[in-house]
Amino acid sequence: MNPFVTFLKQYIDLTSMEIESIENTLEKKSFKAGEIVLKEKSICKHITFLVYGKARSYFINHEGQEFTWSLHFNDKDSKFENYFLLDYNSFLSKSPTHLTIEVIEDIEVIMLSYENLQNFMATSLKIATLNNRMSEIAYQNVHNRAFSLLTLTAKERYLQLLKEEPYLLNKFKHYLIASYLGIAPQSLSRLRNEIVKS
Amino acid sequence: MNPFVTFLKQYIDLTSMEIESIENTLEKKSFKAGEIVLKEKSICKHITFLVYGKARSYFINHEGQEFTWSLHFNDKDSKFENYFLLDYNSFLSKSPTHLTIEVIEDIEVIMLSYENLQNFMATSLKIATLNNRMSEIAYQNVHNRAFSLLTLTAKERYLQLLKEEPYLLNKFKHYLIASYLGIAPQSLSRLRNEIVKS
DNA sequence: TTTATTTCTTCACAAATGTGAATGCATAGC
DNA sequence: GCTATGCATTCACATTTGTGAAGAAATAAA
Repeated sequence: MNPFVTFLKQYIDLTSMEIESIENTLEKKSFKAGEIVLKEKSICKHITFLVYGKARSYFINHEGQEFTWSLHFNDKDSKFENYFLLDYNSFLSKSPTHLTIEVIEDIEVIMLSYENLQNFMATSLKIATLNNRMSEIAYQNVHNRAFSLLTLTAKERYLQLLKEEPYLLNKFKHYLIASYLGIAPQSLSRLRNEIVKS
Repeated sequence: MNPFVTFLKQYIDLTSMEIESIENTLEKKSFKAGEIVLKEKSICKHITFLVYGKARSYFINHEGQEFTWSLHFNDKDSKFENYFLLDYNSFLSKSPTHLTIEVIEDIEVIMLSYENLQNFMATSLKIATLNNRMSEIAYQNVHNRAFSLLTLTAKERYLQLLKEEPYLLNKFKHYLIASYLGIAPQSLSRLRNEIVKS
């Protein structure tokens, strides 16, 4: 079965009719390491479910500094946000995205277009409800992100990551983790050193 | 007419039947300066529309430091988020809030309960659509907040505020603005001084 | 108006984080 | 096994931001 459908079935029951009609609209794609899945200034028109591999989204400011917005992978440790490669902002309001989504390790993805999602939501209350739930989770994630950045120091944010998603440290280069935390790689090194000693 | 209904009519057409049924479920309330509208650890069960006055929501960390999450008022400068006193996170998932909403200047509000909102959405597609649009805007706000905190320095965040919502400086005490920006009041003073000189 | 209270600014100094350069380490390719 | 490359760490120093205290300015109370 399609891995995205398998994922959906964890949350809602689907009839074989529904499964078939969903599977027919899903598009499977592959990208190589280094390729761009979503480009800055374009409009995010799909929900992109990650089947395997690694990716990240990032923003580049006017000085050329990169800031990692999210990290993506699919395994036992994945949280909801790790599975989906998209910019909700752009997806919902059809506005140009500020993010770029880049492949870190070859990926396979399954894409569902905005239009098809709308169709499914119109015909199936279960799917509409699931979509609402997913939007809520997306909101919670970004809320928590803003909250951490507002109220925690760099050290506290690192400790939080260590507590809540320590596996990220094995999966992604430290300079990506640093940029995800909003600090320089050297600062992350320093924090790690301080914490080991204490 | 009820000010909240007036507000809604800017976005959607409502029949007089609909208006009547909405007005019957809305609850008008007043709070004095210093009173608490939503308390930390409680569940946010209403959308609270601000008619007049000023309020803010804030978070207190384990060290007793306060962080202003949002500022609320209602006048010609108000943005969408300024009108609504609620924690979307808590409201949507019925989880205890981390925020406290406090009255700064006597307010009058109009409250719509979660249950009544669900009823209206079930019976009116227009209202369901408007609610979706409002959720999108809420998402965009918090996304922008996280983005600013991740990618901008304190000075840049202040300049952004100066550009995008300068009227806040006249409406709220500077120590609240500082805590909204995530900096100490003395740092805000310093930044203001630097900027005047440049 | 005068006084009391709160807020804003300024200052000196401390702490946290950024930056550029140097070094060491691991990995991939040869 | 050797070498080239990229990444992580460390260091010294720069910059930004926080902190506590003091005084100035604004606001509220008398």
